[in-house]
Amino acid sequence: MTDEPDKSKFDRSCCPIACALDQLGDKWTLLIIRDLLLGKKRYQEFLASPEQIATNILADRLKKLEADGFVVQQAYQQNPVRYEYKLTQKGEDLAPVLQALVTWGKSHYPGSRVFKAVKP
Amino acid sequence: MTDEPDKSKFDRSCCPIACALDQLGDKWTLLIIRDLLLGKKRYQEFLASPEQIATNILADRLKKLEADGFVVQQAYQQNPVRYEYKLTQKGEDLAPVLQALVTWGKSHYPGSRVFKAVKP
DNA sequence: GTAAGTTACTTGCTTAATGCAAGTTACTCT
DNA sequence: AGAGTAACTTGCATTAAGCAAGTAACTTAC
Repeated sequence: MTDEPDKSKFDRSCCPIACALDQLGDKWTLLIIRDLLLGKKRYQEFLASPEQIATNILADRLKKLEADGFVVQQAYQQNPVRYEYKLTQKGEDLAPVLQALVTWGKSHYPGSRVFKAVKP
Repeated sequence: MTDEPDKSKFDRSCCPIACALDQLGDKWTLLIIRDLLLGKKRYQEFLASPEQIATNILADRLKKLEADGFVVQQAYQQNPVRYEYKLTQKGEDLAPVLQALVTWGKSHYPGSRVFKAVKP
């Protein structure tokens, strides 16, 4: 019952790459962050992305992204409460990582191309 | 029986991030590439990394990395044949992605730090 | 020259994550 | 009133990850 922070320091090692992959290392999380960086905010917008994420996985990832401090929820209506998701600074700071991935991906997967940002 | 390339175009979408994550989107693959960029070449060197990858997963990932063109094997002895692994250009081109992840990780996981490159 | 060690794996089994389809709640719009 | 929409949840099958142990073919130490 001490007041130690619940995070158990480093999951696998103190390497910043390992720390990052503990939270981002799967097939979906970075795609959701991509969508958020492109301006998407709502559940249906994420579902509409061409990669066809399953609804249970999307719900699970949004929960984890919030728990890990990448996004915050903001209610945009009551009864029932509905939330929009927006990136925190931690999440937005991933933009250079995604940008590097795009640069790499475009040169190694000819024909691939990025999507347009959604209108606000 | 046409001579179409065996790769089925794009796994999930034509987004370069999605293409990248189809091959790199897990907890281990980028850590092995990190090790290779740091100069590691052999099975035991990868196993010695502090994240403690399981032997079956390491063997599986090395196979996939070769199949996907990130690394090539080079025999360094016969009887039995033993291989070293080295990055292809495709693999080395991931350095900026890893660098961006390191920059992000160091600022968001205080106390994390990169390992030294191994001596050749 | 035998026994212990090293290297690069493979195999078997358990647990966790992913994927698919359908169901639910609380509205709004026609 | 009935259909539609948004944001999920639940159940179940498939796939991947994790753990421990085993194997083949040497090499080195005694």
